[in-house]
Amino acid sequence: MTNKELANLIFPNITKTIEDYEKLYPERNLKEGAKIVRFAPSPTGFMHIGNFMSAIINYVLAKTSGGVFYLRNEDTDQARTVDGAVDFIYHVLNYYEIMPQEYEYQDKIVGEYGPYIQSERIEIYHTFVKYLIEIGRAYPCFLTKEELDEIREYQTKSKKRIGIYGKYAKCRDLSPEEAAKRIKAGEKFVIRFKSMGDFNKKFVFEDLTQGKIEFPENDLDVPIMKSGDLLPTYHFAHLVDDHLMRTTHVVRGNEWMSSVPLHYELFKTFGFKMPKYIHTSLILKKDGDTIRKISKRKDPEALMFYYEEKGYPTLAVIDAVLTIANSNFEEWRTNNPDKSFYEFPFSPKKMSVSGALFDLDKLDNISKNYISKMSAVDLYQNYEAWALKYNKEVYDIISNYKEDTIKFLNIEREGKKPRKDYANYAGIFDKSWYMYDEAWNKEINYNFGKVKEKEEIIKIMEEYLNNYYDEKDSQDEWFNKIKELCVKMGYQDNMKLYKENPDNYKGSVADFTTVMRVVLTTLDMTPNLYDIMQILGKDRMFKRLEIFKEKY
RNA sequence: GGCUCGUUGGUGAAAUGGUUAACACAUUGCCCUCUCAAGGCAACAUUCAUGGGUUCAAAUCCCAUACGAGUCACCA
Repeated sequence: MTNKELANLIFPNITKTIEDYEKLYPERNLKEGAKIVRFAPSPTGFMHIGNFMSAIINYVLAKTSGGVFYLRNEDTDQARTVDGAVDFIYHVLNYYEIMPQEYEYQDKIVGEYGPYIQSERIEIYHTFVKYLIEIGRAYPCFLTKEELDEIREYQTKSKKRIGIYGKYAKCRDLSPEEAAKRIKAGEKFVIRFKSMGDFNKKFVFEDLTQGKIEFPENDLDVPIMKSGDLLPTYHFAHLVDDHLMRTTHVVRGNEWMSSVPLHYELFKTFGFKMPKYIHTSLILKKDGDTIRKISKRKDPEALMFYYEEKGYPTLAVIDAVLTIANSNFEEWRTNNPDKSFYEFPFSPKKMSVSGALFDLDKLDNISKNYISKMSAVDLYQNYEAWALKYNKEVYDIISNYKEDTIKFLNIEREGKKPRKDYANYAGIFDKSWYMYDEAWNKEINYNFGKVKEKEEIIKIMEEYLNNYYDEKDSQDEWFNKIKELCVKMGYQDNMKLYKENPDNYKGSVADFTTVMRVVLTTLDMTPNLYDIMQILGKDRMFKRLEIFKEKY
């Protein structure tokens, strides 16, 4: 019996050849330097910040080079597939507006190189496996789980290298007859790659982020096709798909680095050109004193839900991720504040080699800047859209007071030095609740400062509201009147003079306005009081005074 | 244990043999100021994991040690 006959026994229904597929998926006709990249998540968990970083890098790479960005669903591990994971991936890509040009979703295939779901490509993989068996570079292996465990245990104990190689590859030299006999007897088997590598020989591999790295050759006979569902393993699917889809650059996590010798031998065996590799560093997390890989379970910010629920602007999240991904992004961003992130000339060489800690403070800072640059109307719309989805209570209130909310958001905005007090939409209401009458139906804590006496406060408020406040006043007129009244009541209107002799006065003009601020908002820190008064109007100010009288 | 990579301030990092180790975030202080925010100005690594070596000169090159990370599945 020949290898060819064995291959036919295992894959009786495979009639196509590799050449057929080469013709079906020809080289893409793109301009010089165009990068063909892919986002290839496996739906075994919900998309996290590491996946997202990879997607962003791919998107930028394709965009800046005039290439192609496609999505491939790597669902070869059927047992661990998580419901909703795929939907969430598409949701995130849509939400951040980084959709790939080619993909397959809900029975819709976009692109000429599909199917883009690995479980639908099984015939293609089998064609390639079959060829490998025919030329004697792959073989069925009948080792059971128990036998495998035994081998590993022995290797560990005797401090040998772990894996199936050399004498441990017991089925490697089985004759086709013997193999066929056991298959016909119904024995379970996987297909293993027959490695010709020599662990004592080295080869040099060039990674685009890490530079030249010397590896020992691969000599492990790894499984390329699983028993049971007959799906390929990652390594084999990578070879077949990235070749047929004509990928030029593979962006993947650093955990794949150590598989490079295997992939190198696989590509060499078929005579395929290897894509270039960009191995990205892991995103880490500081947990007490130890630094570890960011964890989906322990760190809420690891999952992409987090940023959406908190209401971070999408572009802020993207910038924060690129800041980690590429060390010169920040500088580029300061020099090009108005450019789109995808115009950034991403450089794999500038990627951090060791893992970066994801810094939520930095995200907040970036996000505050983004939000500060939005117009009040834009900010309101984003805020409202967020609230509609994530906080119905807030939504009901702000949509009821749309005009007032926009006015409030507009305080000290749209100037050269806008306020930067919101890092995300979820934080806005906490800093503006007092503008809404409905929100006053809770326990009220007045944060008065120097002046605390109820009588004095009422006196100030009544005098001011009845005889001084005029909605038509400009801010200067408004402030002059406040100064006038505060002097009349025994306060000092000049901060410098006050600081020289604080004991000569009841307080300063700052203490004086604090009284008004706290009665109107309960807080001692708010944006410009003048604007707040303008928005509230006299009637509501009186109303707040009544509440004060009752509750303080 | 084998293989591979890494180790610059609280964080992200620049500097790729040559003056006082960029910059950003965070923190702290001061100024401005009706509070806050913003803004302005300062402070913050006597030192680049440790020890050797090469050199007139090293965070940068070499070696060793320590520590950390990844990987060694019919998981991706």
